[in-house]
Amino acid sequence: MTNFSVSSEPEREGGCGRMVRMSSKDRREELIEATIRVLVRDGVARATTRAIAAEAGVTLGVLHYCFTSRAEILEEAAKRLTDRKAAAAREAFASGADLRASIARSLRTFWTGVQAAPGEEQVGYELTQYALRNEEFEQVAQHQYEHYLDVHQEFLEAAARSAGVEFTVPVPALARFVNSTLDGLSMCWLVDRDGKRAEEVLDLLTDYLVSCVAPAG
Amino acid sequence: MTNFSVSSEPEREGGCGRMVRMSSKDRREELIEATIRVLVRDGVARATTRAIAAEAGVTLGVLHYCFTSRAEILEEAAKRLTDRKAAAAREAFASGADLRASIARSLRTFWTGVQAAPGEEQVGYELTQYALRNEEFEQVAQHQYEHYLDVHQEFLEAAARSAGVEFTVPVPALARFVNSTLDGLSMCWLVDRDGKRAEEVLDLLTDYLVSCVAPAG
DNA sequence: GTCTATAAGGAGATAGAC
DNA sequence: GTCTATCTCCTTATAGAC
Repeated sequence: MTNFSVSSEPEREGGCGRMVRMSSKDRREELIEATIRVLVRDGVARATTRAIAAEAGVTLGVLHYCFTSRAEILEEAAKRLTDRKAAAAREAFASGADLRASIARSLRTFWTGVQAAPGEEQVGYELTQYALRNEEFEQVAQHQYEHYLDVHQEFLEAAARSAGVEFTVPVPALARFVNSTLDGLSMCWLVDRDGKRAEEVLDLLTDYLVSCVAPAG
Repeated sequence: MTNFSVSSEPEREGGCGRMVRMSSKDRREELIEATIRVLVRDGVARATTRAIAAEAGVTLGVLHYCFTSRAEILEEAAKRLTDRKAAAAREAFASGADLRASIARSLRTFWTGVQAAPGEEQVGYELTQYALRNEEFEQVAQHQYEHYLDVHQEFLEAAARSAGVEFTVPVPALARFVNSTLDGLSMCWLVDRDGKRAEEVLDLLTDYLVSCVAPAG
């Protein structure tokens, strides 16, 4: 084991001095996190290898020592972003006996998250579009939507179960409905920043979902 | 008036011969249409000045003679795409005494359009994202959503009027709801191409909209 | 008006010194 | 392992010949 960190001092950001020695695994880790920061802050088009290396405080050579290509590091970062977003959504689940209250609370929590971190929403859409135009990234977009649809379906099922009701329409379709409405609503809000109207839409969505249940049996 | 077309023969695509003389206005026109074709086919990132010039069958110099920058030509093309899409959506309006039937038919027509021209949907989202990352394009995204929201509001109002009913919820919010759901649904379909599930969502949306009305009075 | 040639800069990737 | 220097390619934009 010769690849280990010889110092506990943090990385220098400027990259002006000599770098701390670090295992390739840790380096990759740092670079992926740097990529995520650049993606969220500046977008996919500006997440160049140079920008990523600078953000991580390493030189271009180091990046290419740890990753074979820009595509590889972008893909890693995209998957991690998706998983993190899906996990955050699961955290936001609220359930209880009152179906309307748990749906309303979950949607509010989701919406607070979007408003707090618009860049993360944005980069999600950018990555989807990027994946649709670059065949080698196709799985990235599919990974996104598989997970998002799963999360919404779990959310609906958990809410219904806690409230002792069941949906009268197919839950996978309803999950796609919810995912679509929230996706589109976020995009629209990113453009016109009309938070009041957006919350009205969330209320309408809540009403609709509540109308789709019947007592379990 | 020395700027006029001296020949009726069509442009050569290869750009290998001498170009037909054409007024600057007609040239701009041709170049904007070429830009739209490249945008739809290859996406925003690949709509370079070279790709556009090649598509129009002119040299780079000609493009820069007609437009000061790539930004200018992209902006023109984006606005035209948006207006065209909004106009197409208005064409799809169906109204009649049966509210459910007219909503269902309008949504089907919309959906047929998405499936027939996925590239146009895609470039719409790309342009939104591009605009959100480039301040000088901010108005492009705002132009898009203003128009789309208007179209959906007009659609809802026309459908309700023809059926002799009125909505029990604020129509601007409902328009945003419909726009969001359709936007998100299209994106999701672009990724997983699950047309069956998508149509189920359209049916759910139809149900919901029908449930939002009461007899006019 | 049209076109070639080129400037000027940014990109991904790599070779090779240390 | 790290870093500099560089290759090669592609971009936008422009100057100047025809």
